Amino acid sequence: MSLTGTRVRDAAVELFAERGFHGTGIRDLAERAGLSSATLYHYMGTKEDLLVSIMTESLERLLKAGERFTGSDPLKRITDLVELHVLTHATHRLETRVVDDEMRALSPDRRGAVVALRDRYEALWQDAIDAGCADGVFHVRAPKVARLALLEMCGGVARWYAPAGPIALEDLALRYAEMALGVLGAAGPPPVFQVDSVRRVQVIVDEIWA
Amino acid sequence: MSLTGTRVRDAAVELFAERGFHGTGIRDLAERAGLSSATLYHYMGTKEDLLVSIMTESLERLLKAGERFTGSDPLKRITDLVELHVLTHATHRLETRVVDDEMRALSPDRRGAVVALRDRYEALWQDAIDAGCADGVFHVRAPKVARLALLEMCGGVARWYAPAGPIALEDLALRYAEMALGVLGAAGPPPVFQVDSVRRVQVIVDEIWA
Amino acid sequence: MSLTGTRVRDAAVELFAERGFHGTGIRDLAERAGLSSATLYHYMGTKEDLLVSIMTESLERLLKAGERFTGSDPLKRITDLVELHVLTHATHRLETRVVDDEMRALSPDRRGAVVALRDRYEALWQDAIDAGCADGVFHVRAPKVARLALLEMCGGVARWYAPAGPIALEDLALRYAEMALGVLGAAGPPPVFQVDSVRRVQVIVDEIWA
Amino acid sequence: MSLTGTRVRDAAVELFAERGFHGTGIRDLAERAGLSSATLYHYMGTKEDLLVSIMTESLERLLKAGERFTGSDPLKRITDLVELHVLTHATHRLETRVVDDEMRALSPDRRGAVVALRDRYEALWQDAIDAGCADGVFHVRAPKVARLALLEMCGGVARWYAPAGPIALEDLALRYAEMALGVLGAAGPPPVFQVDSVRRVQVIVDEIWA
DNA sequence: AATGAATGAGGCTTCATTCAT
DNA sequence: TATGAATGAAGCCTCATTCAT
Repeated sequence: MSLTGTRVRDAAVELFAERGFHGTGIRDLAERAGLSSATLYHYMGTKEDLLVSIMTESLERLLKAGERFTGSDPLKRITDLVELHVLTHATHRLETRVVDDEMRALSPDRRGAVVALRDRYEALWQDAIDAGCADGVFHVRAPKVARLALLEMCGGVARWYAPAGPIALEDLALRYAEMALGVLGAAGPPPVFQVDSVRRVQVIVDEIWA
Repeated sequence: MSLTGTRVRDAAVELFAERGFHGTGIRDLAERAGLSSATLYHYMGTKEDLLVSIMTESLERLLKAGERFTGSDPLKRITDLVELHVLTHATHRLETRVVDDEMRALSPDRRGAVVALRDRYEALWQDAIDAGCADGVFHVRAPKVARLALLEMCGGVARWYAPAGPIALEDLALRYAEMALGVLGAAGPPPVFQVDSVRRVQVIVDEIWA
Repeated sequence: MSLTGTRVRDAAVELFAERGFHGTGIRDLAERAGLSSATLYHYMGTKEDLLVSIMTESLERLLKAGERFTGSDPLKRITDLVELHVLTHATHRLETRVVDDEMRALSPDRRGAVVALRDRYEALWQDAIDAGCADGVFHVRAPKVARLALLEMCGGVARWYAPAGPIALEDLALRYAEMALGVLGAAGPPPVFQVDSVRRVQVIVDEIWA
Repeated sequence: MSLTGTRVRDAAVELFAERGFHGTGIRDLAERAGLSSATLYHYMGTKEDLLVSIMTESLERLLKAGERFTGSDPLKRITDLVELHVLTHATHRLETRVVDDEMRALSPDRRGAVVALRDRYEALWQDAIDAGCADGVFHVRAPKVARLALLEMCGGVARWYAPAGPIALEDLALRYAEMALGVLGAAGPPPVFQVDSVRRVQVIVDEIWA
């Protein structure tokens, strides 16, 4: 994408996250991007196109990363997914918030495709949870509820985490992994080499979000 | 409140929850309430006044209910708070979503009072968590993170729970209480008489939301 | 007029003078009169009716007073008219301002009657000026201009005179009488018994505005 | 200013003068300017901004012209000021009426700056009058009243003068100069070369209003 | 006598978008 | 690539007025 195109996209991510899609005007976008509102239209379709592309890109990356974890055992898988979710929501706070909060702003005919992506991503979680339950590793009575609870819990990071704050990114991911296993009633001792796990996930994130 | 006034408020709750504050127009409100847009203004101040009153009322109720639990031991207290939060977010899904999602739509000079209410409510949670950690009942390394995670997790219920769906309200509350204790690393056997706990909380909710 | 009716009229006079007819809302009137806006309509027709009645009453009084002076010699007549105009504009500042400033707010079909009244009043001035010129008492090259100039000059009093201020009412009237004679190029010494003149005019004003 | 910008300004001057600020709607302005009401906003800020700019420009010109006269003797100075005021009010009737009549329509926070300009202009008059009194050239007992009376008298021209009417512009200015000296009780014979005076003032007006 | 409720029309202003340059 | 100009639709809100009670 062109340098200016990136400026437009960044402006949109910032403002959609801060004020919401409907709370952001074209003029706001133009000002933030340092352009006139007419010029904006050289770099985007409609305002909604911009929203869709932000969401799509973000979800595709998340999905791409999440798919790297299929194959491993459920506990490892869910741990990786939690770490992935937390790391991305902590380091790409704005765009993840747009994805999580602005779905309702999509018009009916654009919503389908985006929701489908999100559903595929969430299916990765559900599969891991269900597999863990089947294996007797997790103990939850309502696995779907657990998925929803975990996603809300982990996604919330984007609403408050401050990179410059007192909590290091790796610690954050570890805390959430611990809490997630608590939610799932995971028996037994926590898996070893945890920091390594976070770092491996971070490498994937860095690659896909490059 | 007058019958029509209630219709206006209800319309606002529905639409602000569905489409967001900025996504809801005055004409939408009027249509949903079955009034002309001019008549709307006999029953409200500005659109923002309406939002503020919805939020304030909702938060004051939550706070009032939450304060009933101070005094009991931390584990009981956090269980009650989780059940309160889940029950209210499940049965008053619309207004709780407005509270949780539309804070950013408030203008700077209205935000303070609402945030203060929310902070007082969240302090009830933090106090319970901190007390549980001090007592050795909970095992979390980042108590503030735990509070944020729990609130997001429990509040998420308002986004998906269907009263007519397969999960009974009491079960829902119990599942979340279990998960919350998992998040907090609560040692030992789960407390007995759980259904009774949910029912006692429900009584309080019924009273305050009457 | 009923006591409440008077309150409505007074409110209108005040607000029309302060903010103009178009700058004054029905709600403003109601609030100033201490009534609901619906109740207002028990004491008036439309907002324009109110304006018309204020103007008509004021002009009729002015005309009635002015007509008392016909018959005397031009210099005395114009002096009396100036004193009348100044005294009324100083003591009934608000309603005279409404008359002088809000004529344009009248709809075409109401304007005629009011303008006719004003024209009859101004004719008294023109007659006096013309007679004085014919008598050689006044020396002006454009008598109509002189009339317009004098009326603007004297009417201006309503825009700034403060009854509680440093200038006594009688002095004010005398100063304007002097200035007016200056405008008209009145030769010879000023008429004697000037304070008496003002007082006689004041008596008439008191009677008609009772 | 752009051609269209000028059209907007001209439309505003016309309508504010005819109907008053509050009597003029945005749609009226747009129609008169031959634009849509949305396009109007490319050429102005708010409706009040438009009013302020009209007033400010007009007053700044008046002030600039008036300051050219400082230095000369009081009788000459006041004559020049009267001629300036009359000429401008006769040839720029609309904008001067806006300045004289719409001050009250300004919101409190915009009024200050405009009133300050007007006060500086009126101070030029007061200074000339006071100096003439000190020199014994004028004979007025209330110099401030004289200033107010003169300004009202001369400004009134904008309310009735018709350029195509029977009175030539120069004559008008001369008549008002004569009347003004009458108001001020100026002793002695009138200054000679009067027409030249008007013409010199007209040159200044032409330059500044170019 | 008094008013709460109601409204169509209109208040000023901004919306997202297009297009000629 | 960039933007001033343009606009129909809509934004929130107030207008003057009526009417049932």
